[in-house]
Amino acid sequence: MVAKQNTQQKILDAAQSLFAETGFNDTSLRQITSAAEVNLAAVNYHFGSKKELIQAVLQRYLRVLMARLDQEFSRLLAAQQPNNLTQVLAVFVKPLLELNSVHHNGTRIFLQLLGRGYTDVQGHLRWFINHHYGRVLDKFVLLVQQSCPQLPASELFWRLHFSLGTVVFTMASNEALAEIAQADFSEEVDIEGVIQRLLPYLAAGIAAPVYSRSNPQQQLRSGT
Amino acid sequence: MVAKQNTQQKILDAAQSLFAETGFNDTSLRQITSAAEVNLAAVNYHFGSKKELIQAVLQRYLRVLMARLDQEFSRLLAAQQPNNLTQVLAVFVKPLLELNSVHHNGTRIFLQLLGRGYTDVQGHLRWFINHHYGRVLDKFVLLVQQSCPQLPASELFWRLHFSLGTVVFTMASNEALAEIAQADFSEEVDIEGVIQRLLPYLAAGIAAPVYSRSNPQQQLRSGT
DNA sequence: CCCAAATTTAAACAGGTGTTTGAAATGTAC
DNA sequence: GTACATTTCAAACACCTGTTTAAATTTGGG
Repeated sequence: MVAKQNTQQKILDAAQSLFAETGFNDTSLRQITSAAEVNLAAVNYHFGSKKELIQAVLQRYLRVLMARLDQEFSRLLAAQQPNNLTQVLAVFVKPLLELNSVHHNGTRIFLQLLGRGYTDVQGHLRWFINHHYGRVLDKFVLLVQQSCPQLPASELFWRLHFSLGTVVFTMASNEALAEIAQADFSEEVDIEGVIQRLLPYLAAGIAAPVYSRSNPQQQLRSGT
Repeated sequence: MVAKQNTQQKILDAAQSLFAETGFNDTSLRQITSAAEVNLAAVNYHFGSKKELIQAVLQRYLRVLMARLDQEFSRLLAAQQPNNLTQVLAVFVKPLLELNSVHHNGTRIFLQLLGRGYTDVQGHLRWFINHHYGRVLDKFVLLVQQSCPQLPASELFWRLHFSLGTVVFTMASNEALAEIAQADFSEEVDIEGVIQRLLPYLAAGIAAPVYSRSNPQQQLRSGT
């Protein structure tokens, strides 16, 4: 009656790495099952379809990450005065790094998967996350709003998506970037290092002064 | 002797839109040729292979963009004193918008293609651009370096790639973001508007204060 | 031990992919 | 108008995709 955990686990483990490296659409079930050393039909038997396998791979991380983020967000929302932006962003670090307890290199793999999901199968992951975890993310938006009260809502919307893009792209091309950094600056880069480099960049970008045509001081077009 | 321009043009026009919307790998030659109303074999006859078609689609824009950027970069490099970062970044605006003369909606299409190229076929486009236009881009890096002399080279490397990620991801998900912005803020968004919103974000991110463990004022981890 | 449920397996399925082929059609120069 | 090169076309190629099937195997409870 009890399902044999081993095969499902082997599939999930093999799938997540291949998905992270090659993308969802460009990874075939045959690659996955042969890496996992299980029969081709096992994916459809245990998960139903490739689509459901992708969801299972993501859910394994999203479930624990979102629960932890929810805690942190609620904690910060309970504070008397608004938290500063850097504090709000830094709240992601621990929950993300704790994904390493879900699986070896879990943080890196999850972030790469996130990158793949937002770019590969346009819209699906965005919808999925918003549908399942929208309530959690709303808390985050509220926190950022409190820490940047001068920022119009529409400007905040765009800047948060810019930030999502920064993270997601960086993680999707993580390997390439790490290789170049190593070659050009003999700099060993782990996922934690990248996150620490990302935070100041994101915080400054989100809190940047708002462009205004009536303020020539921050005019953006090159002078005529 | 002279090749019939019309078929090649029809293929390029149909291909660029489909590539931008669906990605390179997820767009089939049959979709392209039937949208272009030409025979399936025409792609291989005129371009050799799908890979070469992708390159041709990109090159149509890259050639004119890079030539224009090269001009602008050289102009700024000739200045006596270092240009400020916002001026350096703003230099992209005009050349990008001029891509609309290559093709209707050329700017949007090119930027979406760029997004696809950097995420779909991992590494290929990055290599291609560096190989063909590395000299031009080096000028840009030099300009940024001059405008942010306090920034270590390795930090600059990461932040420029963060910025690339911001742009590329924003453009790849351009349609989705524009739809949401319209729905939530009844805000009509064109490509120029997005670019104008991007610049302050990028400028602030690139010039952000460098994180340092010995400077507790900008400590990033949430307190224990 | 035995039987039924759960799992694994090899094989085939229908459909899609990029590419190649050789004949038909078109265009071009003399 | 004939001869030649260029371009189009339908058909087939070999291969890969996710999924299904039905038989073989393994598993666990009575």
